Amino acid sequence: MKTEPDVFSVFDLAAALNRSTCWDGVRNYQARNFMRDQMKIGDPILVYHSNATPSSVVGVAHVSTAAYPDHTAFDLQDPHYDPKSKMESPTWFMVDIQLDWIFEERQSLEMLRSIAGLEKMELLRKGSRLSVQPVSKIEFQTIVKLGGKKT
DNA sequence: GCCAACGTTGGC
DNA sequence: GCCAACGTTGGC
Repeated sequence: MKTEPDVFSVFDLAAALNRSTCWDGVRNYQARNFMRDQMKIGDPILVYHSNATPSSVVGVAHVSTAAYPDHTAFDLQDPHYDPKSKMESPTWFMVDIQLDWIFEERQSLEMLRSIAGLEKMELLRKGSRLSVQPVSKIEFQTIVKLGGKKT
């Protein structure tokens, strides 16, 4: 899952109540579908900082709730307000995630591009913009091993 | 700041 | 249903 650290970083997540947060503001159907239809409580997550220096995978979290309507879509004052989404039939969904650990060594895109086995990873695909995207078990394990743990 | 890649919108 | 115009994402 991607986040811009200037907006909400993995350190913000570490400081949050229960080290958890709702993943609000996703306004892309494919990303929504992953959250709504695929993600299950306990599923592991790589947390990625986009628009960062350098952009990197920075830690591990897990899904802590089933998907539920993203209420920020109903809020006129919210930058992610979407009049299409009605309370009776919400368009946008989110899950909560809880931080497990922050990497000792953040894994930059440049680094990851040189790692054998990650050639097919969605994150490394040119033009990849999905903010919630699948990661294979092997890709996950490879990156976690490189990252190390810092609590 | 530039720009490529992508998703969405809306005229036809 | 096509596709041009536009807006956004995100690496660099």
